[in-house]
Amino acid sequence: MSRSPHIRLTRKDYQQAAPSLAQKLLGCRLVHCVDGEVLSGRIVEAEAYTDDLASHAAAGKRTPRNRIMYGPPGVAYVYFTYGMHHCFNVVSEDEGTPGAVLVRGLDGIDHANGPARLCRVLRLSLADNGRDLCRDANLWIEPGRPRPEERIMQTTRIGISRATDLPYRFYLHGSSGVSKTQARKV
DNA sequence: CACACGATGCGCT
DNA sequence: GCGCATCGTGTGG
Repeated sequence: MSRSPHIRLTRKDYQQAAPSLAQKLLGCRLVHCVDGEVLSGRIVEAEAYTDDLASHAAAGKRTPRNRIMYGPPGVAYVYFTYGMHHCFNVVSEDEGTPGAVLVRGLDGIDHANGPARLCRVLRLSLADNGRDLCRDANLWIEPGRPRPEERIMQTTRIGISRATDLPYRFYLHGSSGVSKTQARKV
């Protein structure tokens, strides 16, 4: 069983600087149809990665793994880390410019807080790396906005050791899908 | 080819 | 708060 999105984010929506896309994704709905199920949740936490020193594309370096980050916006960049975890990103920026948004938390689906748990719950894996969210039949993001009472917070990124001064993390205050980890507010 | 380590999460202290 | 699981990736020899 899959369903068609009534409307989904388009290439143009993804084609913007990673930090502004990270903020824009808050309140939008990530949908994954797999094994006859529709798994979805509302994005409540996201981080931007550009060519900064904490990014896989640090200093504009190109490697086989990060090539998706240099490709067209709106494509899924999924990577495997710590020998057991997957993380799901959405490519931002113009083609040729590296950038991605790490989706870190969802509301409306249980236990989708934290980028690795999110991937486990939505059954996202390396098999989804490179899928085009603008066209894929089973993976897309539907537009949405924070509710009026949901304040957008901005902090430094979590779980990195470099470029810890950049205010590239955004989340909706009070959402259950947000990491509890303390970060410097901006 | 060898090796150090990570955009994490969990369980124990 | 801390150690550890577990392996792909990048870097250097």
